[in-house]
Amino acid sequence: MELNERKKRILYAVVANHIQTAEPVGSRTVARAYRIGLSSATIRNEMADLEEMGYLEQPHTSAGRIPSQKGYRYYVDNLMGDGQLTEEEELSISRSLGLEKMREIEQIIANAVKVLSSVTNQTSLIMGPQFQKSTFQQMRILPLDDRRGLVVLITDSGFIKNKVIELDQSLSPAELHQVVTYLNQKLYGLTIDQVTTSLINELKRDLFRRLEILEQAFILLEESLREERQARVFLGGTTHILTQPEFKSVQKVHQMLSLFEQEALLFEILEQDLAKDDIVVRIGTENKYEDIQECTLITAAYKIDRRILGSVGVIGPTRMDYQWVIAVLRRLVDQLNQTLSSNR
Amino acid sequence: MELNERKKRILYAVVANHIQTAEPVGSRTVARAYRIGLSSATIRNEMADLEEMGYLEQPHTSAGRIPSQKGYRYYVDNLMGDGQLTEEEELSISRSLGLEKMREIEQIIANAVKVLSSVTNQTSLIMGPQFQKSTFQQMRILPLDDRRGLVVLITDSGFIKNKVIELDQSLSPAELHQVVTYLNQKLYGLTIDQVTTSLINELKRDLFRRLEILEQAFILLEESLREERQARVFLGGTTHILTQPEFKSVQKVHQMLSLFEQEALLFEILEQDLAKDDIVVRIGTENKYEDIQECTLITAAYKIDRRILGSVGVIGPTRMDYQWVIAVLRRLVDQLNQTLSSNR
DNA sequence: AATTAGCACTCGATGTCTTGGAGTGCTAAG
DNA sequence: CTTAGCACTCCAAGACATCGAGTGCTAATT
Repeated sequence: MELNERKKRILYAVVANHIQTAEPVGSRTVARAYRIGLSSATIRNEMADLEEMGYLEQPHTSAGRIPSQKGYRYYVDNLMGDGQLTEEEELSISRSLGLEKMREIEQIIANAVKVLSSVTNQTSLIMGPQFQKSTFQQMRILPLDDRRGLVVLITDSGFIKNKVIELDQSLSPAELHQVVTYLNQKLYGLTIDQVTTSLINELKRDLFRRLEILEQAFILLEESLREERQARVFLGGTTHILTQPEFKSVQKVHQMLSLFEQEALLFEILEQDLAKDDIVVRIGTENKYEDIQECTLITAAYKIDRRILGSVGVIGPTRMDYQWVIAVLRRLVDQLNQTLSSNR
Repeated sequence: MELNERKKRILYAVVANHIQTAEPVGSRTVARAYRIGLSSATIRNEMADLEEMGYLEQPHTSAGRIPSQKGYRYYVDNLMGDGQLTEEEELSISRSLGLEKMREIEQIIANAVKVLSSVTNQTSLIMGPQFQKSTFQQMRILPLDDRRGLVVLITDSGFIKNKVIELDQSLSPAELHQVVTYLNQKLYGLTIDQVTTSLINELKRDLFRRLEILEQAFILLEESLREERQARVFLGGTTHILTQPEFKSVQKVHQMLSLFEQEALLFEILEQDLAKDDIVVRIGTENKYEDIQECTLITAAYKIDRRILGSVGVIGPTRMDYQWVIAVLRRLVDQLNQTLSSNR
């Protein structure tokens, strides 16, 4: 499986050139442009070898070679170096993310995806922080008028959920306050996931004994928790994918865009590598979902104080400037982590 | 400008047929399919007249005719009847909108656009209620801990905005309460638009005399008001437009989708006919924005207790089943109005 | 033994030509 | 005024020729 130095250089040349031009790369091109010091004939032989070994493929007999999925994988793992951003790119990332102050977390996230897509010129996606994984901090009920109240629920990672509810008429303010205090006490520090229906029922029974009126208060709690089992996914630069030559058929575009409309699917896609603590590159069929098996997905997790909150990524054709996109993503995540953490 | 009966029937036939088939319509087709009782030759003559009058046009000499923009306009204004929905369609609208209970207004809106696009198979858009136009009801500040507080601002049409702020350390709870009470008193019943910076400054001066510490409290108020000058626009079924034969070139698709990514533009587009109290049909160049001058936009305003909140619409190629889409839209808006009003 | 020049061959892309058919406009007859 | 008939137009689709980039193989060279 190991390639000798010469094969490596040739493979590198083919991949690099193909990434740039989107065209099959011929032996002449490699010979001339990458000063390997060999004639095209020799390179032709090597390329034939590389094809046999599965790193390259030929669209048709008399065309040049293009990298296979395995070829890209080898390139990503062994050949490419670390990408370097231009000063301009650096700036546009830090400027647009660094200056955010005290904004809602969702806004920061939504902005991040815009920055990412506009810098990379690729479609980007980001998974919002998972409500379920954040921990309960406190809950309040604000009486609005005599019939209705506003429930406010706050979690540690900056989520604020609110919901207007009908208040049980027979519940006195003092009693209401008592219920709320009780709940805060019991729930503090639990993750939302841990606030299961059975826990709620238990609390309900417990309270019932002391206070006999609070159906509504519990319904609200359950409701606001049940909602959003799944985090939001933000998309940016959806149309960038249309500028790629590999998406010049309307049919493919359609397939791709339909996928983008299915938030639940995007969520699953982003969620799978959430635990990994580095950049994850999924090339072609390394993706589980058929619809993106002609694409590459590059993702990274973002964190707040070392705790992983969600995942952000770029999706595009397998022919992608891996080196550079990875550098951008890395930079963006750093900045994002910093911004989020300093906001607490 | 008036057309005789025969011309009307022929124009109707051409439009109706073209809407169905997306192909140019020939004289033979009209003669056979629409039992006008005339030969194709006669119809040919009439069609030539209609073309000269500007209602029809010919893609090229030896092709059939297609309706011109003027032709569609005449069809919409004078020829088509009221569309009828199937029971199934009726049901799917009322089922998916009717059952909503006590949900946030934004959720109802976001759902409505999904329903509309999936029933019509067209791209749909809906403008969320304008925060600016709703009236201030009350504002509260919930202390979270000793440094921070949660500001909650509630308006009549169901908006609830919240924001975490740093509290001025030197502000005692009693004083804070006093400020909030004062503000509520002064601002109640004003639309958000009316809460201008100058008004805030005035209040600030007024309060300053009595209470000398509240910079922060005002900053928050201004900030939460300054945000969202513009309502959100929700989109649904973006990809439906790709199934239309008039969008078979990737370039057009790209242009269209790029437009969809610009929320501010969509907002302007939807806002322009907001005051009109009926369905508005804008065909081709009747749209101000160049990018959609090959499209038709059909919009309608939705209301809560007679007050117009926002606007919902469908966008597609000028060749659109006007009659039916209008019927669907009408039905949906009725249902939406009802749902929204009953939620108060 | 490795490299390279040389050459025949392959195959898609591009351009030209032909053919067929749908539809028109005009004319002359009903 | 209507219609049958016919010549004419023009696009779409297929057939065919041409071109050139690139290959694989062979034989000569280092």
